[in-house]
Amino acid sequence: MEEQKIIGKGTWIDKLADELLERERSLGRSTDMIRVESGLGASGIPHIGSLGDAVRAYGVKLALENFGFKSELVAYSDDLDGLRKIPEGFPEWLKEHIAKPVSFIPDPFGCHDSYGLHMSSLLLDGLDKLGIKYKFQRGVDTYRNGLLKDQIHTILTNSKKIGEKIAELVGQEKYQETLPYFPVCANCGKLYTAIAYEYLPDEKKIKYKCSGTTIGSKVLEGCGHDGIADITKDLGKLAWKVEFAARWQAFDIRFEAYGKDIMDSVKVNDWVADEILNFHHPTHVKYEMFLDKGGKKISKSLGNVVTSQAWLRYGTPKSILLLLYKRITGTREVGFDDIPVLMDEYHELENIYFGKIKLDNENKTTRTKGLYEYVNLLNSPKNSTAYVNYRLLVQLCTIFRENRVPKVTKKLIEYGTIKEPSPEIDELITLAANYADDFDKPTKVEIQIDDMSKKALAELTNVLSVESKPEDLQNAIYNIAKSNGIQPKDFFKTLYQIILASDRGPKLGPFILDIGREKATLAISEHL
RNA sequence: GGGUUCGUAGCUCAGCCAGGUAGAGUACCGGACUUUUAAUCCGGCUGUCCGGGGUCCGAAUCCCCGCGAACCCGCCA
Repeated sequence: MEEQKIIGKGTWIDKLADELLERERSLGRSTDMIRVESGLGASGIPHIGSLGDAVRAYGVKLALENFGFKSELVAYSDDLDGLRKIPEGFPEWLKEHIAKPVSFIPDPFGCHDSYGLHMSSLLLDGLDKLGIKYKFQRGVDTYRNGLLKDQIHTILTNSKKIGEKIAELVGQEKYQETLPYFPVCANCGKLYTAIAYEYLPDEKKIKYKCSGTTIGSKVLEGCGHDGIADITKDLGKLAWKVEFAARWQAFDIRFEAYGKDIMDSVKVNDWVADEILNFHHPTHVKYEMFLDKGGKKISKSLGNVVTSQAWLRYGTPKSILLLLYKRITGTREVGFDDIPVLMDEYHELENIYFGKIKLDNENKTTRTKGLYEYVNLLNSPKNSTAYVNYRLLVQLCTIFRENRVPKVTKKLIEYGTIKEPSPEIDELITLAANYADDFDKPTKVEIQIDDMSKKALAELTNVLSVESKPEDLQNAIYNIAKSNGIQPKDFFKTLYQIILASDRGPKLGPFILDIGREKATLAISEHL
């Protein structure tokens, strides 16, 4: 086999960008500006997987720029989407807003203009923190300003053909009867309940009746209103099966990634773009959904989601970027417990990038360095930064609960892990401390202390009132146990339970001196 | 019914998407710390890479066929 030619930085992102360019060239399209798109849901709390769509699209943009082309990421918020389900943990009063566009529902958290804006802001905030640059486009503005009016017109005049094709491609038959456009009912403000039944092409108006619909097993009552909507001005929304295509053409989108859950919609939209709108559909890449650790799909409408905001409490932005750029294939079960590994892995990449670690395989070295560069958004630091193994930090943070940063730093210097304090290390300690507090909670044990042990503990507090060497203290604990007729094993266990709320722990002598004799004495006296 | 992913050490998994000596953690065994539990450190063990075929000088990795598991779609967006 001949040598493989390395494309760009050698990652899947480069390969994808290369294929995209190849396709654009063969289609004979202008490559002056290659726009990539990412859709953002606005109906629920955005989980970390929602970021993936935009982050990966941004990666392709970077690769294209690296190849010498102009590129731009459009982040499209689907905030005209109707609320279908109240996310778990959200207030009940949202019930009356079901089926209304999320942009016209008050923000349950009270900090944004609407429900929809709150959700998309969370996502954009995540992107900002990762350093992803994008052009924000709201669905509401898109329709209100008539940006899709030509596409809507073309789609509606071809609705019969489209309806048949949808049935053929994905087996969904409703669009043979219904027009693929949902007006917002002028009377009750609901989407989906107003059924469009006739399009008047000359006036660009659509006739509808708010007769209600069913979503899943839920029946949504319409208000019965008979209305006419102007597709160039009044609010309404194309069905998902055709909306992407309209957007692609209107915004000249050349690339869009998608999750496998919307595979069918993309199939239909590709056809609509190619055959109805006469616009070659964008290059795609399909990715697997992120699953939570139980293996079920992370639902945007469920509470307790792995959000980027929560992730950043424990991990750096780069750990998220690494998660998303590492690979695109494969089902990923993702959870907060992936953070320590990703943190360490990023540091390993850094060492390879700066030549501190050598790999035997040249291709692999190139690809690994490339991955490092993408995680740094093709703007890699000039020097490597100080780092300490994340697990070690977590462990130290469970031991020191107060004054953590200086105490942990001191220990690290004692261990010879670092030479001096630094802002990077401080930051790492803070992250690991959050992790330790939230996930490494010692399990609460019921402490049973008999009278014999109490006497021994009292003796120990006396010993603790004067200074001693670590090994002397260790011996003292041992001797106190023996002289009171207690198995040293049991006595140590009791002490761990009192001090650490755990059955086991580090060597007690040095440990007690680390946390301070006073503190240990205090903890013991509480049980006397 | 359609589609996708996964199957690697006892266990949890990485490596696969651009083929080049089969890896980590944990568990286990031995040693050190002459004082327990534990931690830590050092050393060691562990494999039908699900099965079968193909391509290749070379396959855990790419292709095809099976088997098993999971997920998505078959409402809507």
